[in-house]
Amino acid sequence: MLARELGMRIKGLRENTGLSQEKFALKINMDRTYFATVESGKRNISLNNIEKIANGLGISISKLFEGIGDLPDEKH
Amino acid sequence: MLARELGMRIKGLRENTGLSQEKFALKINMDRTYFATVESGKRNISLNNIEKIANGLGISISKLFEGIGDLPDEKH
DNA sequence: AAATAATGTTACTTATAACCCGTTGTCTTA
DNA sequence: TAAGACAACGGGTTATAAGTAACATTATTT
Repeated sequence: MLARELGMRIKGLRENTGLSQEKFALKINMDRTYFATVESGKRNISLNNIEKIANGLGISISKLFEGIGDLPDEKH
Repeated sequence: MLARELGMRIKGLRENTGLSQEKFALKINMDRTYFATVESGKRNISLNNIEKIANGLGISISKLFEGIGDLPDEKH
């Protein structure tokens, strides 16, 4: 499932920042428990919140999705 | 606004396929009028529908967002 | 210019994303 | 073993995305 892949990717990137779920969620002005469910892949998240997270991670949406749900032979 | 940029991008890519909004929407099993509002940037679309559209266009989500809402010096 | 195809827009319902509270379990460390 | 930081979960409310119908407008084609 796509949401799960995205969640794992977000989690990895967020962990790289050294911030806890709570600190990160706070930073991007998002509820802690909501963000946790995004990381665990339980959410069909919408564009605005995808943007907030990408911004918080300091990367573009395109980069956030790199390697996620793409075809086997996709170019980058 | 991000939704607007995405809409324009989708519109451009969809036009490249040679399909009308209606044909394309039908192909990806989405209501024509809903898809029209996405193209016009009026929707805060969620992940599942972003995926449907990217699939219909035959590209990854990452590619779909390439050049959208990213920082001036973003790498690709 | 009439007919047909394609797009645009508004307004509405219903499904569900978003948000919020508290609780539980784990791990660390004092 | 107590305390603190962190992560997962449950359940409930509110905001809004998703989906649909009706009609308007703008090309295209004949």
